[in-house]
Amino acid sequence: MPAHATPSEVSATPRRDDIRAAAVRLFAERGYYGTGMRDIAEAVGMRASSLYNHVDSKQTLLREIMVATMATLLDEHERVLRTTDDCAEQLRRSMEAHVRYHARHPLEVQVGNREIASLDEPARGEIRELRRRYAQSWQALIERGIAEGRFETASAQLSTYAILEMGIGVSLWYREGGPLGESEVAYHYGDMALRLVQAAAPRPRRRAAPRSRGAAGA
Amino acid sequence: MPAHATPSEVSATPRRDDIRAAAVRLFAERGYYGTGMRDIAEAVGMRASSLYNHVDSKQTLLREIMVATMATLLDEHERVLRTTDDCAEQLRRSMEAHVRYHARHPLEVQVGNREIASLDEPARGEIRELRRRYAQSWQALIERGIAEGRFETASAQLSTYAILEMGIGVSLWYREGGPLGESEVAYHYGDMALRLVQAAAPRPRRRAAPRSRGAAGA
DNA sequence: CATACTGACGAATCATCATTAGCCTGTGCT
DNA sequence: AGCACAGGCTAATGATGATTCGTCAGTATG
Repeated sequence: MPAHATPSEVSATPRRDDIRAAAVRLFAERGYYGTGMRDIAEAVGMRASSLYNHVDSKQTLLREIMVATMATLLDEHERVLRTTDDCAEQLRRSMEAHVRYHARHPLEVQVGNREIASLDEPARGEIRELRRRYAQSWQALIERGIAEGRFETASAQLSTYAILEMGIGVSLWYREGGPLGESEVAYHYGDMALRLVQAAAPRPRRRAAPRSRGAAGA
Repeated sequence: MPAHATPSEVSATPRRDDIRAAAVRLFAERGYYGTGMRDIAEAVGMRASSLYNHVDSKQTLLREIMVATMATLLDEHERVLRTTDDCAEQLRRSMEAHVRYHARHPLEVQVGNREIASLDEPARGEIRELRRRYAQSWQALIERGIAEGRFETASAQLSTYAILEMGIGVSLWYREGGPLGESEVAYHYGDMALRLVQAAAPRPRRRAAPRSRGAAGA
């Protein structure tokens, strides 16, 4: 560790992690501006001024939370795409991963979705870019499915957004210990994503069958 | 008009409308806290102190914007439910109305979805209650469809949220003059909503047919 | 004309809040 | 022991922002 490292260059410490976690919780609950450094400090059992021994600034805290969220989602998505070549299965697994992340990290994603305007530039632009890349990655997948004749949708973009937004909502309502477990929710959302693009599912006995399955009620 | 009416009790005036519109735009773009009264004032061509001749406070502005949005959505939903008795058609039309509102009033709904934490109590609780009622109204519709054997879904609540959130996203990406017009978008979302609940569509020739259509790829 | 009201302005107020600076204590190292 | 450092505290700083207050000008009314 360099002698003059600033807090933001220091690896995680228990204190920093506590501060980060408290910030996530309070930002999600009260909003960025509705949360003062005094509130965060109190949550970790110290005074506001002492936070600056561990973090650069309130803005840095917010930025790091949001960048970490997007980075994880992007990584997860890339990782999932590599687990199979089948576009429908890729979509299903992508949806499941997306939903699982939202179920496990509801507060982070709520902050990430709601507090973009609270970020100063250039961080705001950076986050927007990361989000654009994430959506574009999904859209490319759906376009591949369309090109392969596996998905049927009027617009890859419309489907992309519908699917992503549908999954984002999980962070708002899912509760561990509720009627549906995380895996069930992920499963249903995977199913629903395929329905939204009217995916022809890969089935062993359907290797040479016509691909079109039609819409519900079609 | 009573001699001692406060601004919030006065009916709309051009000035008040201008202020409201400017607030919607700026709140959506910069966030509630990222928007100062000076910014709103400048947008309508006056000084911040003069705004108080027309509005009670910044909080009142925010509250009114958010209440009006929810009230309209609730009214629209109720109105649509009365246009038909068929649950699938009700769902389709509800979705179309929901999406149309989001397409036409993107900024209002963005503010409504993002700035809940910026509201002081008791307004915050009131808005949450309105949102809960809206979701509950949709869930009741889906439960009716399930009870009638017309919809098939593991959870009415899960489907409700998936559908609502999917539609909310329209406010983020839809642009008038884009590749898809508002009616097309509404149509596709109506379709997708039915697919999400695996609705047995009413078709003249399917009166006696088995209702199950199965999931995509089923 | 005189009066009352509306609404625009500038200046000021007051509260809040992120952050800095200086001090102190405990710990580890030589 | 002495020294350096980390990290906790109090007090203070400086900026920001919502709102109030007083003034003035324009307009309408009797």
